Amino acid sequence: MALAFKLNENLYLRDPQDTELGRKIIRHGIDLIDRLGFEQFTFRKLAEEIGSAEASLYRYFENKHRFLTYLAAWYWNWTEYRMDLLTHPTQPAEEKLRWCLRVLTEKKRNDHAFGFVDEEALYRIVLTEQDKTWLTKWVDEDNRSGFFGGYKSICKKMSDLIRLYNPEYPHANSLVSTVMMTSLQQMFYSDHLPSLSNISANDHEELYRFVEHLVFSAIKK
Amino acid sequence: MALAFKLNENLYLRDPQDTELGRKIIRHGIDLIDRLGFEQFTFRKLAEEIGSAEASLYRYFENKHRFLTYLAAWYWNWTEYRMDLLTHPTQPAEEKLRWCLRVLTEKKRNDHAFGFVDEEALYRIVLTEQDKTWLTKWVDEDNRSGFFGGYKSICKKMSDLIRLYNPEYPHANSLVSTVMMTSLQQMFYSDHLPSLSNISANDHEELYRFVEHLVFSAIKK
DNA sequence: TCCGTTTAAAAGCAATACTATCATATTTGT
DNA sequence: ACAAATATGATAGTATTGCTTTTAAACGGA
Repeated sequence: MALAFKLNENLYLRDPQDTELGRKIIRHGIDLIDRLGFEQFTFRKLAEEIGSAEASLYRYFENKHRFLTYLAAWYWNWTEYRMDLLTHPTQPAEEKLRWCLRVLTEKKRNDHAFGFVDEEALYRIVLTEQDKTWLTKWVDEDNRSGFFGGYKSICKKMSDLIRLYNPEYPHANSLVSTVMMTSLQQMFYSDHLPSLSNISANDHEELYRFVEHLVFSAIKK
Repeated sequence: MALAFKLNENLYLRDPQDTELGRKIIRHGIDLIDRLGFEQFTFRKLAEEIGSAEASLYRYFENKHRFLTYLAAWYWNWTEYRMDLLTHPTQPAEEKLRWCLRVLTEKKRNDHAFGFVDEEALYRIVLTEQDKTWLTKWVDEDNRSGFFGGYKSICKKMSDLIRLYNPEYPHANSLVSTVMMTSLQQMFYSDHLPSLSNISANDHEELYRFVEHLVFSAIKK
């Protein structure tokens, strides 16, 4: 099975999922950003890596920041798709919520439905670079263009579940966005700034326990 | 009264608090980053702004990233100093903790004890640029140099209070780092990505209620 | 007044983030 | 099968960035 996501079409100039070169850009782009970090990553280096020309890459993405935004959007789309896979409509809100938290905190494994994406590497990228997609002076414009739709969609889905579970809790959206961010950040801290965290490196179980307790003690009826 | 903080001395090459030019770098640097954003900010532009030479600035700070790290360190030092002002040893842990949360979430006002720093602008900078201080490939090195000492010190102080209040709670450090980050992020969201938050723009009271409830419901005995 | 330090001014340099041009493939519609 | 349209690769070019070097004037203390 080969799947593709339909992402906001202003994220790219030409859909990279459609062509061989496009898929190479995604595959090698993820690998290169993972190795170098986003600041050191350039289209020049990527073109060299895949034996193409810098100018060709600019026909797919307006600039490297847009490319990062694309990758992040892909990641959150994939995350929501995983949430939908693991929950079904018959489950009570509480159980669905737990499954969503599972997906947010689980160790990422490669998903063979998407051959050209290394999800483990993409997770590491999102972990360290996600914030840079919106911490720019173009946030408002990018937001209006719908570039953060995937992220916001997960936030909406989960806060709706919270409101179902306990309609009295007034900060469902803030709680969810906090948990989404902390699920990433705590893993970064455990690797690099361990005194900011009680989670040991790579202990996704412990991370789950932390956020599950955080969420359910906050929204308890 | 004119105070100065003693910051980690590897953050700078020459202490900018000591000289006229140094203080100009801080004052106009904060102003310029606030206006342009960190990516668009350059030492060239700053030198022009203050009528000095680019090379002169490089005698105070190794590079612009180090300058940002310095400003963030200054901010967290100031935050801890505010926490110390507002708490006294006789208070119970619970009350101290509430005061710390107050400081984290309060609207920032200029502190006249530090004439050359515009704390309101610095707050906006930390809000959007803080993460960039450690989301680089030099995190581990910078961490070893102690550049994040101020931030970590607040985290330690507050998680110690949590452990005093409830020694059973196992994730004090993670909870505190989560709250420190979310206190900034939620204000960013309320401005730019309002669907991720339930807090209205500039409503520091509401922000306080959110984090207070989050913390105390998590650590309840 | 001399010595050392601090600064401004100017120039230079490699790298970055694009853009432009053009020739050659490759695909597509008929 | 063939012309037209499009995608790519190769090369070059531009403005800006991040940072270094050199030089000389100004300042400050002993």
